[in-house]
Amino acid sequence: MTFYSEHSKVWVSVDVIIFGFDEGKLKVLIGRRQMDPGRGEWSLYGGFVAADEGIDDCAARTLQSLTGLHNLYMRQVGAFGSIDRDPGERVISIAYYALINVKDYDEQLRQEHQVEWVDINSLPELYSDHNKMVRQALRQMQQKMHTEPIGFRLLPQLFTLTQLQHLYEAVSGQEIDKRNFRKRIKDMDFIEKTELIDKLTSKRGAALYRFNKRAYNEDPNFKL
Amino acid sequence: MTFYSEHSKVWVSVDVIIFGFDEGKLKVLIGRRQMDPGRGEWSLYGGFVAADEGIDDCAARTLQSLTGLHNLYMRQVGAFGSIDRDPGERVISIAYYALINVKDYDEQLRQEHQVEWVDINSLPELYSDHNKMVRQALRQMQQKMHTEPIGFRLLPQLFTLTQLQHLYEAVSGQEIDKRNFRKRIKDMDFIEKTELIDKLTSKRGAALYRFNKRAYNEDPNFKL
DNA sequence: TCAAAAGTGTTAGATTTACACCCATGA
DNA sequence: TCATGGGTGTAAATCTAACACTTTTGA
Repeated sequence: MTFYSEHSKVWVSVDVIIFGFDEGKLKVLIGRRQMDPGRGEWSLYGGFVAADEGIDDCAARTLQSLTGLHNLYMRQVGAFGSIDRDPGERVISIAYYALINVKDYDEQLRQEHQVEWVDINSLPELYSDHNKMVRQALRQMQQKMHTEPIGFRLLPQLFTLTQLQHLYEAVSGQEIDKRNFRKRIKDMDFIEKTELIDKLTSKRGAALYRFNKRAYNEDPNFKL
Repeated sequence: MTFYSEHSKVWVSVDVIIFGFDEGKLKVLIGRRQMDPGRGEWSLYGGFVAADEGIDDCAARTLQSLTGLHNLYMRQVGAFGSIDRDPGERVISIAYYALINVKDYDEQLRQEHQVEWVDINSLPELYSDHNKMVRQALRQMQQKMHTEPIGFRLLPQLFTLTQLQHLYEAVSGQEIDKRNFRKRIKDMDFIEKTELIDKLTSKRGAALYRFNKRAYNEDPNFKL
């Protein structure tokens, strides 16, 4: 195959912004870069796109090698390709963001990869243009979050309305009125109240809810 | 430089979705592919990213080589990188969309490049995954159009409110109530009525308006 | 004189926002 | 018994959507 041989090739990598929700805060998984150049700097987790691998596949593989999880919610943020974005060589990177339930992430795996959950509002300076990637990913995720029921991917299967509200507050960065919030939830039949009660975070106990995907597909009206 | 030499490189190209508004319709500039594989198929205009060129620069260059225009409004749509998206070889392509005023596009240049304005609702099957790119570009542009004053890039500097309304109808694909539309326009001080009258499209004549960027920057409240 | 596009306000309904108190329980 | 978080409704304000006729003028 020589169709395009007059043109030059470049390295393409993938970087993943992994969002988690813990301690009432939106967090991102970052670690110390293990490779030159920039070894030791705070960085997103990433990897190179192989010759025989689609970019979405590469992102999924990268994500799984870090978390051990698959079928995570994942979306492309975009391509970053300034000529000198990488201090080593010319690399174009495609950013993806993913949502995981922090509790699903095996603590041992986390330590092996030497990554940490860091509050998105307290991020250090990251390698290359990774801060920019995070900002863009956050903006895109915020938008989606208000029009599609993706927030549940950041929570356990069973959650209280207070948890859900705090999640939305953490992501959007604004306070939400409790009564108005619960009113809107009540209108969405696919957010189902269960019989179960959570007694961990309050003395009185709070009803646990569940997102019913099937019901959502039948009547996909989501707006928060 | 050998930091990443164990990894393989790939070809990266850029494809541009050029939107124009003409005859009351939203149109896209497409042409017959001049290169193998796929020679002769309908296709977006594109080009390869050079080794010493940022991807945004590449898109701007590609856009200018086709239109002769610069400083066009342009945004990245995203990266497309399925393993077999290109029938020839493995190429990752980054799509961009751009907005131009059809009247600014030199007819001779258009013919030289053998590209045509085609109604977005009557697009033929395009090369590779270009139809998908167009769909995604349209969706993104629609969203932006309702929150940022980018529509004016598709119109002459002076335009009538009817033109503006038809533009929004063409982009969103829905009819808009004339009186409600004009009411909302009146609330935006940066859409200025001029003394000039357009007598081409109506006997009575319609007032010509102008988008005042300076005024917009002082009070950027746009919502349509 | 008539066809064609420009221009102009009002009202009902829907949505959004603001706001404060009682409840249940474990410590 | 009291501190903590859970749970609930109403009213005002704002925004949205529906709707029809008069004006101007060139053909």
